[in-house]
Amino acid sequence: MLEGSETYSGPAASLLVGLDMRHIRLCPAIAFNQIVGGRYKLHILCVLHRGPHRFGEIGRSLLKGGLGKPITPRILSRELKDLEQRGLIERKSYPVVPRKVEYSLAERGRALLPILAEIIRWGATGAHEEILEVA
Amino acid sequence: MLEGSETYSGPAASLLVGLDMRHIRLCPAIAFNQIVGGRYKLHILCVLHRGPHRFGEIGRSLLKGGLGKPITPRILSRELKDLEQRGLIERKSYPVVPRKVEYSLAERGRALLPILAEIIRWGATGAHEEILEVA
DNA sequence: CTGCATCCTTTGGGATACTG
DNA sequence: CAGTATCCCAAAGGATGCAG
Repeated sequence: MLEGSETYSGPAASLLVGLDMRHIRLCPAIAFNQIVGGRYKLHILCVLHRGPHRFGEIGRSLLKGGLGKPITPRILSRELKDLEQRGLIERKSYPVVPRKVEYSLAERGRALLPILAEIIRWGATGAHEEILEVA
Repeated sequence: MLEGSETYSGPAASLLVGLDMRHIRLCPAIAFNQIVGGRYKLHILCVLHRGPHRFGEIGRSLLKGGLGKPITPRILSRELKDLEQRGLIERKSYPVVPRKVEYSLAERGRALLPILAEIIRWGATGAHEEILEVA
């Protein structure tokens, strides 16, 4: 947040010339991290972009392309709840037994897909794996 | 990482059809978070994309569009070192007094600019500020 | 000016067990 | 199946002070 009520003309402003960002006060890059930061959220959106998934399915899907360890139910539950509260995904519960709950991308979540696509394109060269090797 | 030596055909695969990702083992979205995750790294790249900046300048620039609090030297130093080790930025030290050190985007860092641009475009609608209000 | 050292607080994430 | 409850650990980040 800025002191006073200036609008955002900061670091990101010149990246896309001709874009009207006079009403923006917060750097989108920071917001992006706050919204989909952490180990799983972005990956979850990745999974859901292919269609609705159930709780357990998401958990198993996170294993593929992930870092080896399965997400625990507690964390997955927390992440999903957070994404839902922010309106990025939708939760639909079916009154059957055994229980069935489906998660899917909401409009706000779909708005992130172009970013995701750009990340994937970046990863297609293998750049991300080289960079991580440094650690 | 996957068990065995399968290649990555996971969640992200369908986002960009026609892209050869058979050699990729790790979901780029996860790597992206590991590389530029945290409160500052993405914002730092934002700043540097406009040209070389000095240590102190970066610190001050992070204030604009940031979340109010200034970054402490210790953290800034750590972030810069990490970005440099991974080859995303370059450090150039001038032997003058008082000291002068300039940081700039390296090739690997510039490869991230399309992603950044997409994030900014997403932010231009104000979506990120609405979503963050939920908190 | 550009950092490093020390110490401390907060947050994120994992283990395990249990419930409707 | 879809979560919750408890407890715990590790990592991220902040405050303050000092140094080349």
